[in-house]
Amino acid sequence: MSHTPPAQPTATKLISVFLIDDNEEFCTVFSAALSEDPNIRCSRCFTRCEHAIEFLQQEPEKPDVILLDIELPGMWGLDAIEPLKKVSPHSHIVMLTIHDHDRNIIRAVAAGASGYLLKSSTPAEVLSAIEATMTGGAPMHPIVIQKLLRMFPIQDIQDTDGDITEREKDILRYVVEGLTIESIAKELNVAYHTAKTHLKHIYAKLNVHTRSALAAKVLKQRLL
Amino acid sequence: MSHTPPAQPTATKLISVFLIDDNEEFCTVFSAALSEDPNIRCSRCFTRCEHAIEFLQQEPEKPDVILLDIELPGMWGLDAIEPLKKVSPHSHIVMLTIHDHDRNIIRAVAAGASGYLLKSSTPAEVLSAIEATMTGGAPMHPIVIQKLLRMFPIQDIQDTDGDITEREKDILRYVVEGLTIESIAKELNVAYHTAKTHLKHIYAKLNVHTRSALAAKVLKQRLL
DNA sequence: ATCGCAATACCCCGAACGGGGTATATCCTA
DNA sequence: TAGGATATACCCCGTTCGGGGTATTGCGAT
Repeated sequence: MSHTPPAQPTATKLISVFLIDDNEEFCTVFSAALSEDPNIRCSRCFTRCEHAIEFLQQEPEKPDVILLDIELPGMWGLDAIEPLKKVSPHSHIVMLTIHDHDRNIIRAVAAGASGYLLKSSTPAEVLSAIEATMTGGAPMHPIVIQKLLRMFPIQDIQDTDGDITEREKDILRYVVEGLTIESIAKELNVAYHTAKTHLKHIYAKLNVHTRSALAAKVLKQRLL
Repeated sequence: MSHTPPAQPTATKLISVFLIDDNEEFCTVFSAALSEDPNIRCSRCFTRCEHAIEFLQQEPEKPDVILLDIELPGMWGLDAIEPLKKVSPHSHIVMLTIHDHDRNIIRAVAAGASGYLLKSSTPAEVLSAIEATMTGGAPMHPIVIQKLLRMFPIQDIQDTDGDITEREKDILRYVVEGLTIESIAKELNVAYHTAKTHLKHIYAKLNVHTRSALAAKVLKQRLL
């Protein structure tokens, strides 16, 4: 446990933050709150994604963190993630929104967002989340995490698994890609019958009898 | 954004916390740090899981949160999650450890841990995480979240998906169970050929050509 | 030195798959 | 009311699968 006093300026350079939110009052209040931290400078606010993207195309000084709302006039935040990543690949994009629906979370994470915070957070929480982002973390609101966990089937892990050999895992990797035994054998440079034998062993170990059940089991229990 | 002043005692009752960690110094220092928050009372510390479980069997006053280390003499924290849940079902169990290996994280979450914090967190971060737990959140260290996200296949969502009809989803549900067309047809009370036609349409829509690729795509993109 | 296991390779055969058709009834929308 | 999507059903045919064998080589533990 590192007992770093919260507000002590660490010896790193300023964290530069952009804020994209169409609520002007929120922008004002929140960028002020951000600036109270000596490590953070909220450089610019935008009310539309398009403006931010346009700006970043010509601006050489990219921000470290982009706080991005979802519901915006014009291009929505979710659709702005990829364009933003394109014009500023090294910026961490953190969603900051009231929308906590599963679909939005998935889409944001899939599109490359580093974090997903809710506007119900206190500014202090957002601050520490931003700092966490800079050290390789992924800031997520606890509620969001719980939703993510519910979305993924972590149940019945580690029941029948275990003794799948490395070679068998090689086979499995191609099976979940949908390859036939013949193709798998070619990929692994072994005879058709060899790959087939391996697969038979896998079937026995995992107690499945079809390709689809196998693929399902492998993915659900993360056997790779 | 709720501008709640951080240290203001909210109108809820005290959060009771148990701490299980074999490092006595850590226990002392950390329970002291916890007690600085007026909302939290670190009621007891244990150096072994067995002690805590034994104690809770007779103790009617269950804690709200149990902070649990992983590496412990005797029973390890991961194996203690389920017994603890048994003797105190309403306690939120939050791992607090230096072990950030994927396997541990998965096991903890699967066993029912509400959160997973790292000892590299500041006490303040742990405090706010505990409070988040009480309001339905799942506290996770940002690093842990990132690991979790990497573990789950969230990639290529939303490319070819979409227009799968309800009836086709019925078929899909059985396909990922590993049933043959014949069995699926029986389950749905339609002719063999009907189920087969549906499946052909699915193949075309999702652009796959094997059962295993289909199952993989369905699970990875959560088409059900 | 032997036992076991993993990896390799081959044989056989009935069952199921994949992909190409065609066809009907229904329902919703344009 | 005509067109489009959906659910239903059937035919054909070559390929692949699933499951049952057997067998050799090599490595690590006993």
